[in-house]
Parts: sequence; structure tokens; C-alpha cells
Amino acid sequence: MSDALLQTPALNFNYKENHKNERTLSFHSHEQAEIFYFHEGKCTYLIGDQIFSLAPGDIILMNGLTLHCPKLYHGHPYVRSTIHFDHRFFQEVFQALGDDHALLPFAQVKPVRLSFTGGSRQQLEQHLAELHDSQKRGGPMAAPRFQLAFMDLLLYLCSYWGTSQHELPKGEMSQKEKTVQAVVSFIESHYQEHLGLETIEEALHVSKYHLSKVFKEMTGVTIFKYLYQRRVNQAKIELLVSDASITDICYQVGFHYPSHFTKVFKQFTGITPAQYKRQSMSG
DNA sequence: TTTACAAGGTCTGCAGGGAT
DNA sequence: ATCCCTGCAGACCTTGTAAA
Repeated sequence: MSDALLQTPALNFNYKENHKNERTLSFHSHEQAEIFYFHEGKCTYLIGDQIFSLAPGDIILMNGLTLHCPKLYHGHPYVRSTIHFDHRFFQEVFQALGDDHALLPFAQVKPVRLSFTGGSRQQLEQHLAELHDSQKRGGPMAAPRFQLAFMDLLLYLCSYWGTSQHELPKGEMSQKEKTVQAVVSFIESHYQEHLGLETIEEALHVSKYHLSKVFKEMTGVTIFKYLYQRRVNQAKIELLVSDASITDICYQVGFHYPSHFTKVFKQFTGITPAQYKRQSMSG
């Protein structure tokens, strides 16, 4: 039996959480895979270089490592269920059972967005309600029952994903969403270079004033905040896997001054790059 | 590698134009 | 009327330098 199977898997389920007031949640990433189901309200979700205007009944399957952030709207509810889970553990369980496909949506870099309507939506919400029940239930076998209910949900999602016509076409994007998508895509391919609003303005042929406003409106963060978060996220990876100095990593991810890099890194993570490297080496 | 600070750049509220 | 966009100006934040 593998090491992963000997450990208790990480599996966190938050059922129908609600935020009534507008609140911009910050960009973040995590090692666990994530399932995000949108029950009710209004929300724009930015994941990696993609932006989604969510409708109730939509679900997002993602690997978790890609930067993501929901944007909420004042006066609109925001009811969602989220599941964070140890991708590696459940993949090994499914493989032991002879199934290699249940976790494919979480193995790719791009998130998968599926839309559930009518009967299929009822079925999915029934699955979530049952998972919630099994989570609340106590007793000696509560944990494995919860895990089995979760695996049942994964199989349902995988089979639904397999009939890929449920994925929404990109043609439904508004002009503003297209603008934000273009900015995010541009940053994704140029974040390691010297970037200013005027560079993006020239590349996309849209005024910098408009770019700033639309980006903030749709994502809840400014273009530069997003750019820095992207660079810091890359720097964290480099600090973990590379032997390069902090100064070199600073230049690699697009910063021009170590002083600025340290300040921004600390702003996003709460610690300096050197402290982060030390922590990762000792852990 | 990190902190402090001044100069310069970005963000945002407001006003308004053009297309539908 | 609504949406998309441009531009100005002041507030705010980031950049770049010097020094610890």
C-alpha cells in the first residue's frame, strides 16, 4: 500500500456558505484540488487566465494551484458549496478500484466549468445534500462513509463532464469580460517582462483608464495587484524548487528591484522571501 | 536581504461622446 | 436609456535609490 493510502486524506466540505455583503476575496492558491458549486446569487470568478460569470447551477472543478478569486456584488447573495480534497489520495483509491478517469478534470491546468440545469441540477444538489448529511453523521464509520459519499459525487461529476456538451461556450462573454480576459491572458504571457498600463494599452488597443476600471469592476482587484500576485505565486514555486538566489528569482519573475520584491512578497504572504525559503526547507 | 523615503505612476470619481 | 469607451485631476500607491 502506498504512503498516501496510509494517511487520513484531507477532505473539507463547506455546504451552502453565504456572504450577503459585497466582499472581495483575495487571490489565492492551494495544494488541494477544489470543487466549487454556485447555488444562488451573482459572482464573477477569475481562475488563472480565465474569467467566468457564474450562474446558479454552475460548478467549477480545479486543481487549486492556479490562482483563483471570486468577485461578489453588493446587494446580491453569494451562496456556494466548496470541497477541498487531497487529489493524490483519491486518485490512488480510484486507481486501486480500476478507474483512472474520475479525477481527470483536476489533473489539468485549466479549470473545468460545467452548467447544471433542470433534472441534472436537482440530482447534483441531492448529491451535495447527502454529502452534507454524511458529514454531520457521527459514529465509528462516519469518516469512511463521508469519503465514500464524496467519491460517489466525484463519479457523478466525472460522468457528467464526459458528456462535454455541458461546458458553456465562450461566445456568451460580454465585452467587459472579453476585455478582462484579454488583460489576464496578456499578463499570463508577459508577467516576467517590464509591464505598465501603457504597454497593455498599446497591445490591446483599449485606453488604460478603461482597462483599470473594467478590470477592478469585474475582478475586485487592480491590474497591478493581480500582476504582483501572479509574480509572487511564481516566486513561491521558484523558492521551493530552485537553488537560485532570492535576487535572481526576483528578476526571473519580473521584479526589477529586490527591495520591491521583498515588500510585495511580504504584503501577499506575511513573510519575507528568505523566511519563506527557510520555512520550506525546514518543513 | 531588508527598510525608509521621495518621485513618479496608477487608481478612481466624475463628465461626456458615440453606438445601439 | 443603456452600454462601452475616453479623458481629466486629485488621492493614493508603487518604483527606484540610499543606507543599514
